[in-house]
Amino acid sequence: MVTLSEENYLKAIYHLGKQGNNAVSTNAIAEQMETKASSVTDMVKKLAEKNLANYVRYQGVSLTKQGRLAAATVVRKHRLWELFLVDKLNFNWDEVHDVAEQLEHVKSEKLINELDAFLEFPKEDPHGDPIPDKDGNITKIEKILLSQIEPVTSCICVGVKNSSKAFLQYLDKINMALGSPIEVIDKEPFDQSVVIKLSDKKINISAIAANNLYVKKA
Amino acid sequence: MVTLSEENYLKAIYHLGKQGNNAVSTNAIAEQMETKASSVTDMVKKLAEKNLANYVRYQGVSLTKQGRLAAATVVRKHRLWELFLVDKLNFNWDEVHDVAEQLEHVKSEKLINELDAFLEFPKEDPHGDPIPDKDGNITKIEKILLSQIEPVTSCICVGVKNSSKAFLQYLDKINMALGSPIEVIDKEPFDQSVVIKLSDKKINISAIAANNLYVKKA
DNA sequence: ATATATTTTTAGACTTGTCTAAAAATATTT
DNA sequence: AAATATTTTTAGACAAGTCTAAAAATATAT
Ligand SMILES: [Mn+2]
Ligand SMILES: [Mn+2]
Ligand SMILES: [Mn+2]
Ligand SMILES: [Mn+2]
Repeated sequence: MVTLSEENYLKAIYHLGKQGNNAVSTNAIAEQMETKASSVTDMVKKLAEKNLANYVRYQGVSLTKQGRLAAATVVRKHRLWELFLVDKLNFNWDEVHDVAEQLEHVKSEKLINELDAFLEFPKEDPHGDPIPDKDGNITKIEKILLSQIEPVTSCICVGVKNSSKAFLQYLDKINMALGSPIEVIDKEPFDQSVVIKLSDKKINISAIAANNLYVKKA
Repeated sequence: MVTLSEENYLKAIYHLGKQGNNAVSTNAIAEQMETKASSVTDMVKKLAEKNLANYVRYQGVSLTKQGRLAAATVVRKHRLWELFLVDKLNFNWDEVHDVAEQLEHVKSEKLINELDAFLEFPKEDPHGDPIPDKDGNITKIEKILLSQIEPVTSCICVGVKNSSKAFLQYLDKINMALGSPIEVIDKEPFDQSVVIKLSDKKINISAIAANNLYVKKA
């Protein structure tokens, strides 16, 4: 039995070290979870005790095979619920995260598998992030940051790196959504901003925004 | 903010005293929740402190207006989720309770209202129990225990009083479901068992089963 | 009306998860 | 290679929710 709090720590370690394989620092976890380093130390000991994490004092944490599957399962649930909320319950992509943060902890194998089927076994969540399968495996989607694209290139919006409310709402405002066709027209040497054509309108995307938007070449 | 544990207590009080209007005893709550009386006393003080319950030492608990709405909202969520699981995710009516017990605590007004709309504003859950509306009001459905029906009468199965797994699985076994047409043929004076015709087969229903099945006259 | 039984509350302890403040280990500078 | 800065851990405290055992209040029986 893995508690709600343990699940949140597993998820943080999973996200910080590539799928939990890399060791991550106590402070990094504390920052990600908005908690204190001392709390992290305590919890990490419990995770190690339960064979979910590898932990050596002063040397960071990584996930065991078991811990990695547990973490991936939480991520799977989070992303399936996010997609459910957008596709079936009329949520906007900037409204789903907090609710999914709760739903991801509901325990029922049947629930998650039936939800998966109900959504027709999706591969990505509403932010373009991959949904792990039952065994925790993800199929990496090929995606490049908009900032890396050289003009002139046609591409398609496939995801966001930063999925904060503010950024998602900005994208809504400029009419950018997953699947939107984008033409990269020009790049301003002065501030690295990018001029794109989106639904026939030319708009300017700041370097910071271009650094948080994933595209694939058309 | 109402905690998960508080919500469970509110629900118990709501169910035990008709919608929480009647005072219920510490022991009754403890039994319903499979906990100890001393734990109930502690929690009931907290509910009173938060103006969710009326509590006088040694004299039981009832809900305040605020507590009643909070409890009804949890019941609303529980029953909407149960219906979702049956209607959309292929759960059987005997499999939904434990999952709904978790889902009922997810906090999001939008979630529950959208779920309500997605299910087309249902009035009843998969066990024939009424679903409270946003304001906590329920529309009582007219229903009589099968044991109260005099032969010969045609009626329809509309709900269960006892929704334990065992009873629900028994009903599955005899092919009884919500909406099933039933003809009450005879009542055995010796053991109060009831002979009914269900999908053209005559079967015998024990007094104890007949006392847990709701019907309405056709 | 008193004795007995039952119910309810209190007192004190324990677990989980968190925090602050101080100590210990590791990293970085000079 | 010290000295200094940073990171991490430990020690001790606290809140929420639960439990056991004992005390207090209420209900029931004689
Ligand atoms: Mn999310
Ligand atoms: Mn239920
Ligand atoms: Mn519950
Ligand atoms: Mn039900």
